[in-house]
Amino acid sequence: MLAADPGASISAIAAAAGVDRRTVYRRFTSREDLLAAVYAARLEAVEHAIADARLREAPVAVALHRYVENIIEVNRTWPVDLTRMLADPESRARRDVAVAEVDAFLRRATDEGLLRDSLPAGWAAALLPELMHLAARQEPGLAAGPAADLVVATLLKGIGA
Amino acid sequence: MLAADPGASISAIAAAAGVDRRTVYRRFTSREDLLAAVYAARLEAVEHAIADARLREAPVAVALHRYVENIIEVNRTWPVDLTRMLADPESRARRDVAVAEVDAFLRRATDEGLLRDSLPAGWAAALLPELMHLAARQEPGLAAGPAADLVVATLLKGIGA
DNA sequence: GCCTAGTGCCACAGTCCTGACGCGTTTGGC
DNA sequence: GCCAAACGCGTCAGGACTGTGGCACTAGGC
Repeated sequence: MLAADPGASISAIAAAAGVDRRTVYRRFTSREDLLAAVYAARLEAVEHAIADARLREAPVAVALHRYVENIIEVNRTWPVDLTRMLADPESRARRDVAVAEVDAFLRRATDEGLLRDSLPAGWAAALLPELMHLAARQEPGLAAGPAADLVVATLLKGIGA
Repeated sequence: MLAADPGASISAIAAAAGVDRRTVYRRFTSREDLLAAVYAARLEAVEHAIADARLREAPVAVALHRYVENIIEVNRTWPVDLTRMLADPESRARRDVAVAEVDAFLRRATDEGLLRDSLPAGWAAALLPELMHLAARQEPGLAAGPAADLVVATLLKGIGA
């Protein structure tokens, strides 16, 4: 019962879920409530993905692959965009923490020589999520492991011959 | 007077353009008419970008850089997503021609050794537009030339050290 | 079978958006 | 200054969506 499109009507969401619109309103008091629940679920999944990847402790390449694999799974389960969630301050704070954690990891990856240090500010941090979303969307049949292989290879080595 | 968001209200679009809503309706008979005009302008710009890049004739690396540079400019001028345009059959046909032209170019780039031939089907064709959109969005102050440098480098060599 | 929880369906009021009308005002060319 | 084109503003009717009330029906446990 997912709404990848925040602009979709409650009717459309209900129909997609095979339930009546009234049923949706029994579960969620408003559209805002529904979206908040979806975003909260995604945020929680992202937090688990980050913790599981041990971004601060595991070897950089290992942590990167595990994180990418985890997030591809999250993207497939919760195909919504967290940057569009600007609801309550608590959720925003949690999202900011997650973002900062990934930023710190990318800095670590740069410091330890995995990523180039000549990139424009924020390029890596913007590129990685795009690649993970692309893999989730473009390769729906590919398991998360091989999909992560593809993303990591594309990220680190590009697709040039 | 652009609407990056197809769901934006005509009021919002008019306000962003600094005109009255009634003025928008004097220029476009309907929301559909307005969107069609925006998409048509983008499509035409994309077609020019492709023609200017000489995807079939110029050396592959030259054509690629020129194409990327051109499309980044287009993305900045017309930040709309052509895949969401499903209007009249004629526009769809033109869009399909443009897509096919870029696909053929990517195959040429692979055949001539610029791109790896071990990629999943469609990965390069999906990745390149994402990178160009990302550069247009993430690096608004970077000129199209250097932005194209960044995209081409990221595409071919990744961001690994 | 009884009972409770959950469901689907219908309808309503309110809000926002769309497309359009009408009119006074503004702008620019001659 | 005159005139036509364009503008802004207020308003209207209709449609889509939201949130909600009410009721009959369904499903599952006992």
